[in-house]
Amino acid sequence: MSEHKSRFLIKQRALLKGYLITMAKQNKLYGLQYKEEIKKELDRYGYKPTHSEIYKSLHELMEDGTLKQIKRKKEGAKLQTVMIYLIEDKGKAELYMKQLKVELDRCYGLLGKAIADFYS
Amino acid sequence: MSEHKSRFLIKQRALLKGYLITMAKQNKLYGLQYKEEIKKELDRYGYKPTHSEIYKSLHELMEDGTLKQIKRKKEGAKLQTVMIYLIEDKGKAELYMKQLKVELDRCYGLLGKAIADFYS
DNA sequence: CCATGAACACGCTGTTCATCG
DNA sequence: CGATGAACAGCGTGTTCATGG
Repeated sequence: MSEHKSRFLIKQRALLKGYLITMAKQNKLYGLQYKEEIKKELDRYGYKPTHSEIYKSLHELMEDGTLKQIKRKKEGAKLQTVMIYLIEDKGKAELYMKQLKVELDRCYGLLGKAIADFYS
Repeated sequence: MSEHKSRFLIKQRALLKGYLITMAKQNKLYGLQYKEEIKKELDRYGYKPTHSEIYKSLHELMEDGTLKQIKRKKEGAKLQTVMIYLIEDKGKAELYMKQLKVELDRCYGLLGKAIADFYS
C-alpha cells in the first residue's frame, strides 16, 4: 500500500482487508459471513463484495501472517466444516490499519476536493 | 455512469471528465494543458493524470457530442497546431455533471463510512 | 444447497510506440 | 522537443467452473 508515485483511488481489496481485520478482532467468522457483514455495512452505498474478492483478501492476509485460519464445525443440522479467520499477528494488523488510514484520508480528501471544485 | 448493480469507487476517467467539462466551460485549453491544470488541483492528493487518460477522456466526450475540437495555432515561436476543446452541447455537459454528483456523493459517503467504521 | 477455492475473461489504465509540426 | 494519438501490456476484479460437505 505504500511507495507509489501516483495513484487514483484505493483499491477495493485494500479496503476489504480493513473490514476483515477490524471484524476478525471482534468476532470469529468464516468467509461467507465476512461477505455478508461487509455487505450489510456498505450495501446502501451501492457496493456489495463478491465471494471471490473476500477469499482473495483473506488469503493474502494469511500469506503475510496477519490472519490465521482454523477449521470449525458449522452449527446446525448440516455440520459442515468452515474456515474461521482470526488475528495471527496483532502488530501487523495494527500496522495495516494505520497505513490504511493514511490512504483512506487521502482518497477522502481527493473526492472532497473534486466535489468542491465542481459544485461550489 | 448509470444503472450498475454494484460498484466500488468511481473510475478515474469519469472524474477526469468532470474536470474537463468544468474547465472547458471557462477556458480554451488544449490537451496537455488540461493535464497540467488537473495535476495542479490534485497533485497534493497523490494523483497525477497521464496524457493517455486525458486524451481518451476528451475523445469520449467528443464522441457523445459533449465537447468539440477546433484547431488553433499555438502561441510562441514554434507556431505548432494544437487541439482546443470546447463545450459542444451545454445540456449534455450539465447532465453529466449532475449525474457525476450522485456518484461522487456515493463514493464520498462510502469512504466516510469506512473511516468511521475503522477509526472511531 | 452452502462453503471454499481456483481458473478464466474482461475492463481500466499506465507505458510505449508512432506521426506531425 | 511538444503535442496528439494509437497500440500494447499488466493488473484488478467479476464470472464461471470445480470440489467437498
